[in-house]
Amino acid sequence: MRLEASDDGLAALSWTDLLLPTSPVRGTSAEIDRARGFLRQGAAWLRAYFSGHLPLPLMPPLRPVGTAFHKAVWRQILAISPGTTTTYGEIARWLSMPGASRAVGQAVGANPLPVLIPCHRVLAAGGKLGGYSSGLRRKRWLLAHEGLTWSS
DNA sequence: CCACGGTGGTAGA
DNA sequence: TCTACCACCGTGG
Repeated sequence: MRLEASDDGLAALSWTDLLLPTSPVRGTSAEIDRARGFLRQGAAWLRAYFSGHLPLPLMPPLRPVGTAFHKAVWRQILAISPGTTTTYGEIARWLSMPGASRAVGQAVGANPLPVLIPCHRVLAAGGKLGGYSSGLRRKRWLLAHEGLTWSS
């Protein structure tokens, strides 16, 4: 996987088989140092997550870029209590926008920080799997890694 | 405007 | 269970 950061925090995580073009490193050396620190923390967090060791290290600040609606949805995803799942419709209701489950799906799909913003814990109604932008096999893997189940 | 989704709910086989 | 159909709503063109 590849992590991207600014001096504000982590901005994006991509899978190596879905690589996007790399953007050049720029900024003052102090800014670059800060960003590097976040990358180190992010990498440490991911190592712990994937090896299943608890407790996880503190997560560096996350600064995904998106619209206000996107950020509201991502915030709700971060609020999912560990070991549980939720649904697109439920997030829509949390936002007091009960008919917006489909728009929520779009926002979830636009999550630039998969795994760290655990959008794999968002299932379709009835506990069914739903979709996953970076491949359903990954969603299934991540859910199983966390001991979570879904219905078929 | 318009078309598109990681939806959800209903109806019928 | 599965398919068909439609309301829903933020985004990007």
